Amino acid sequence: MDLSDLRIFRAVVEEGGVTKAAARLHRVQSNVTTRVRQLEEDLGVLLFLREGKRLHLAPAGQVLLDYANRLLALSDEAREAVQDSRPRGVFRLGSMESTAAVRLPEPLAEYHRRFPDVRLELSTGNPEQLSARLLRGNLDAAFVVEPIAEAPFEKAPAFEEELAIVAAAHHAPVGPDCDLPSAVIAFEAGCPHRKRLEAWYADRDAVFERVIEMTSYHAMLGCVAAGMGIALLPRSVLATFPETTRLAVYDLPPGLDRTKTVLIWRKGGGAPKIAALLDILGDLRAGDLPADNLSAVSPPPDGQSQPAAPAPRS
Amino acid sequence: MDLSDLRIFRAVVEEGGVTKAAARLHRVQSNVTTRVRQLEEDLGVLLFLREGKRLHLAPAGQVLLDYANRLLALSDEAREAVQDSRPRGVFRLGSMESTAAVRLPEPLAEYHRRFPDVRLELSTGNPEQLSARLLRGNLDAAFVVEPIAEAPFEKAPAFEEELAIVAAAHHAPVGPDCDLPSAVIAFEAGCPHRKRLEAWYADRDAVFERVIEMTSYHAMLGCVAAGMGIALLPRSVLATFPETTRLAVYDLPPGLDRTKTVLIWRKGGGAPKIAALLDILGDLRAGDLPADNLSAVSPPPDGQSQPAAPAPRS
DNA sequence: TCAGAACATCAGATAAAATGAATTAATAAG
DNA sequence: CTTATTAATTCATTTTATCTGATGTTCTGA
Repeated sequence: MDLSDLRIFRAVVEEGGVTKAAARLHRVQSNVTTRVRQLEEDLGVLLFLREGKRLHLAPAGQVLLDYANRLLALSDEAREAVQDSRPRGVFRLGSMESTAAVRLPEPLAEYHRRFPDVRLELSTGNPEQLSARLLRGNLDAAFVVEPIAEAPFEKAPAFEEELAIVAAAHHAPVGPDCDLPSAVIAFEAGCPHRKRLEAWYADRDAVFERVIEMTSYHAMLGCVAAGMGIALLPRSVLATFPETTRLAVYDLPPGLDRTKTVLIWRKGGGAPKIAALLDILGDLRAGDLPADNLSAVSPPPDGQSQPAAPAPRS
Repeated sequence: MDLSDLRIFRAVVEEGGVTKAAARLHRVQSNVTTRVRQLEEDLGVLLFLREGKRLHLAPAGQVLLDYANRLLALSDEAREAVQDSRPRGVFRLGSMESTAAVRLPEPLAEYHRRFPDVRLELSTGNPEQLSARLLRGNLDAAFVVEPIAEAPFEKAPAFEEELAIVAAAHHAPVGPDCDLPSAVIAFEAGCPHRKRLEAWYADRDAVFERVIEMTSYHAMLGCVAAGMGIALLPRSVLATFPETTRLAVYDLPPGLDRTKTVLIWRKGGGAPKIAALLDILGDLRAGDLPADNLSAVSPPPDGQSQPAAPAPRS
């Protein structure tokens, strides 16, 4: 039994005869006759009662007609669905912790507003973990910082972050002329911000003596404020920290002070859901979304407004 | 797009590769590759992302997989459904008025108890009308009295009726030695009981002077009791009439006094629903149904118990 | 770097489906 | 009662689609 068999069968029923059905299907009568007979053989039941030249739908045919209509409708729906460019299903998105915390609430809320049927699943990890999961097919797309392994990914720019060093307000200054503090607070080893920090230390021929690893930026900032060490993080994260007066913020040298976050996905895997996300990111950058859609915790328009402590040029 | 395409596609997804899928489908690997590619061409979307030798399900493939599972499940269900021998759908039954009134309540109630999913539709008419509707396909089966046009019908015996003449209790006797009353009360012209009455009159070289046509046996009996004329009907109908003391019942001559009601249906149209009805009729005859299934209005076990007025042998 | 595994491609074989002509059967018309 | 017409079936033939087996290419792991 095949969809083409069902199409033929249905045409015969609807047209009330082999000849008219054949005309409708642009086939020859003998073909229609044969296909119907084959379908009957295949199913082992009589679909039509023949008396001379007239065909009547047999009981089994009645049953089959019902299924044929359902199957053909469903197959049409399937055809449309796969070609459809509207997002559907599950959207498994990966992101670094910092991006998830300050950049994503807004676009994800908008995404959900536009496509309530899509189930969003956000998980965090460092870029290596994320791209591995992307390759394994456990993720549809991920936000990572450049540079990325060229690998089989397509990418689109998403956010730019200005990085800064934070220390406690009462901490000794951190700058080009100062010794670098030996205690740093950072994410786990794969974190690109931590790598950046390591690179900076390496430039200055310094090394960490003590690394305190955290899994949340807010906990990290709490520890920094408490004077446990310095940390490197995006200014956008700082903007969401309530007690900025307790912090001193220092610039990084040009070249090290900016990162680009991009959205990456498998080459060819440009699903509509990804296109939709890129659309939303573009719209948000252009600022043309109604205010009532914006997340309450979103940072001010320019992500680096920073009313905090001294920021000596380095 | 075809069910076989979907089967192949699904196997590739489930087995995680073309080669294993080919083994499972007992096909050769190149064939699977080709069919998948053709399916992709047909739908105009990429179902898999190829990177070298490994296949990953593309977004559109995810969507299609869902539909493929549904379609294949539905087609299996269809296959079983048409071969299934349990009744389903609508059962359009035809019957003469008298049969419908006194014989059918019981078996139809039982039918509904056994197959609650089947929608029973009962309509009445005379045998000519019923067999015409059977031929047109507007009816699945019908109860008619013999003899029937041999036509393209199959038949099975259903009920035997003993016919009687009824007159008002105070009416002049109706018998072989008496003149036949000129006023009769009958159904419309095609009714077999009316024909039987006409035959009897013809035997006796008598004719009706006046025919009062009714469409309900109870109304008919009411008119008979009121002395408007005589009528011919099955004793089983009499059994359901409350005021039998107001009626006189007379036998018909042997040969004219019995009819056989048969169930007929289109040759080859032996649907499971008809077989089920025949089963029930057999069970009821055998008396092996629990009492609580019996209709409240059903006649006593022997359909001709008749405690009424004089019944002179004719 | 090399073997092995996996998918892609292609020419030829095989099977399925479509065609057109001839046949049969039933209805409609003369 | 015969004849024309319509409709379904049957069958030989052609056409199309599918399947196969061999070969090529690319990636993975030793």
